[in-house]
Amino acid sequence: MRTNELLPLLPDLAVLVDVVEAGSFSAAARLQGSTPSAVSRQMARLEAALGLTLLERSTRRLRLTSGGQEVVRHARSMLDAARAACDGAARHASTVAGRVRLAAPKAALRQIIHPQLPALLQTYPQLTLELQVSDQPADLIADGVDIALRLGDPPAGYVARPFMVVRTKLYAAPAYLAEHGTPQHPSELVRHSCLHLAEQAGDDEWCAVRDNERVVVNVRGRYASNHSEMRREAAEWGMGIASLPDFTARQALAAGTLVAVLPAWQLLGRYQGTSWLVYHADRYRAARVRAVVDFLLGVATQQGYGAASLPAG
Amino acid sequence: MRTNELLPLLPDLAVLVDVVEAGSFSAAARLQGSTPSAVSRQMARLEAALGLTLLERSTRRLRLTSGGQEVVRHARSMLDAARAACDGAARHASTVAGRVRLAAPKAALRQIIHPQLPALLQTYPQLTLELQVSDQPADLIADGVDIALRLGDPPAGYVARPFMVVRTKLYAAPAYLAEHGTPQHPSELVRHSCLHLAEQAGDDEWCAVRDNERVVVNVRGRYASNHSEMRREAAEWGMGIASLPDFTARQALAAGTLVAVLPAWQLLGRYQGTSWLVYHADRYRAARVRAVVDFLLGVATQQGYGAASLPAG
DNA sequence: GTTCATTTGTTCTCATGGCGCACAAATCCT
DNA sequence: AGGATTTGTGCGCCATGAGAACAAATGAAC
Repeated sequence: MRTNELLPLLPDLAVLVDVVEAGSFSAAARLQGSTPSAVSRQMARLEAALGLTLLERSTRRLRLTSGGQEVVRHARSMLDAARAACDGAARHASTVAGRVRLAAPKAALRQIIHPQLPALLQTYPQLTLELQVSDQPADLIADGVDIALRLGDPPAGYVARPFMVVRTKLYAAPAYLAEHGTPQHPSELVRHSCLHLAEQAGDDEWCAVRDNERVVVNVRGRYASNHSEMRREAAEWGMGIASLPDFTARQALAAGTLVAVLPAWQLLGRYQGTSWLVYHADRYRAARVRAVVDFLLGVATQQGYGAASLPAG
Repeated sequence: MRTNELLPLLPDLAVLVDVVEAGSFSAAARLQGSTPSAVSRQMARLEAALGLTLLERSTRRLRLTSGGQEVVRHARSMLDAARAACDGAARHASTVAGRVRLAAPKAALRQIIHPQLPALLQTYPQLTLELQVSDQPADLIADGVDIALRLGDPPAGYVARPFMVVRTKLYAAPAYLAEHGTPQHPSELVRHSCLHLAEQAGDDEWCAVRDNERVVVNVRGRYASNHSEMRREAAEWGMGIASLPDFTARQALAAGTLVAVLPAWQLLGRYQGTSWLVYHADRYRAARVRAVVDFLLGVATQQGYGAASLPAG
């Protein structure tokens, strides 16, 4: 029998098992929350489809035929297998195991996520994490990405949890500032060596804002790079004042190799705003994806990136 | 998971197996005679219900998740068991085996059906036949009667196949007629010893008919019984002219112990008309019931009871 | 790199099959 | 004999799932 001929019989076979176990149509209907007439018709349809009387019945009496006994035996197996399928699905859905693919910009991966891997993998011994550097907006279907860290507006159709707020700020080595003085206002930056992005035209025009104040400064420097790690190292070497996403400067600030310059100000450009953890909602909520998302959100809160109180996207 | 939560998932689990075996939604849809969008939605519903992604897919790529592999394993077992149930049903429906319950009036059982049992049971070695003497109209549900032999109008809602035409005729022993003369007309019966029914008032009033002629005669006899076999034996003993259903006199006629009296006439009463084989149509057509019905109809034709050419009820 | 064939997935419309309700007929128990 | 409860049927309704149309995506071929 081809599957599509079989398909409509499957629920009725299951109802047959219920009927036999309950002892009557009425009792089976009560168990299922349906009605005796519905059960009666289900049995009649099944018998018609199989070309065999399964149950001999009158009011108050119900008895399986010999053919019915054989069919019920197989129908019980069918039901047991279906229950096993659902139980297996439930177990899989609730076990933190398997592979999670996380795509994030390199800087965030390196500075924030990468250092947390030992703790995450120790917490979930059956978890496999695949990190993908992705500075372009990744599509979650592509290469089976489960979670993406996305700066800026989250895409429609996904769940987006706020992870951190990113600001671009200025930093310099203490030695450089000792030699060249510490600027008190952005306008003074014109007299300093400024390490900027040089990624596209206009990157040497810094737009600094504080409260209601906004200053545009054309800066110069002997070094520029769109690689924030290289700019940070150059600043640590005393080559000038570097613009950096604030989270990338954290370790150097803690080590004392950089200090914040004009800390009340931030630069506006293409790298500010909220970073979101983005994942599918209507596909599934596998335990492993949820576990990784929750872990990372905990890290952000614990380390004070200050986005956890923002509403979800 | 309770059965009624499981019921709507069963066809979708079966479709999942088809999808995996076909390799894509589109191929599975073609196999099933449905559409890719229907299959897509079936898989989406199943994943939503199970809370687990079963298939990772994009256009042109389809891959089971690890949870999906486990679910599919069980779903295949489910499908195999369902197919076994249907195959078992098909085998039962086509094997002449098991019990058939036949209810019939005693005379017909004894004279016509009982003598055929050896041939029937030899033809179908796995068949069990239960004969029930039933002079009252049996209901087929009562005690699980499969086939009833019914004289007169068949009940509504059943299939009725004409089995034989029953007439009540007159018979006497040759020795009785030699001593008392052979009546040439029903009116002469008043001068003969007549063995009648004595089952209810009026049974001693015989109504004889021939073509358009109808004669009513009040008869007397030294013996009466509602047991046709006893009346037949009394007639064979020379005690008089007996009224008998014609099929009950066949053997005595063949043996020469009885001869027909006024053979062109028949008596009207409660025992004439067509006898029908009656059985359920809308319940099932199990092979064993069909086999018994066909066998008996064959017997009727072979032995010339003359009803096979009548239309079904 | 572009085009094409074919995939998956979504929206909209609608047909239909199955269900609930009401009730008849039957049956077993008291 | 009556009552409680069963199975089964007719009728009306409606929830739901499918088909059609189409968008977006993708891998192969050129």
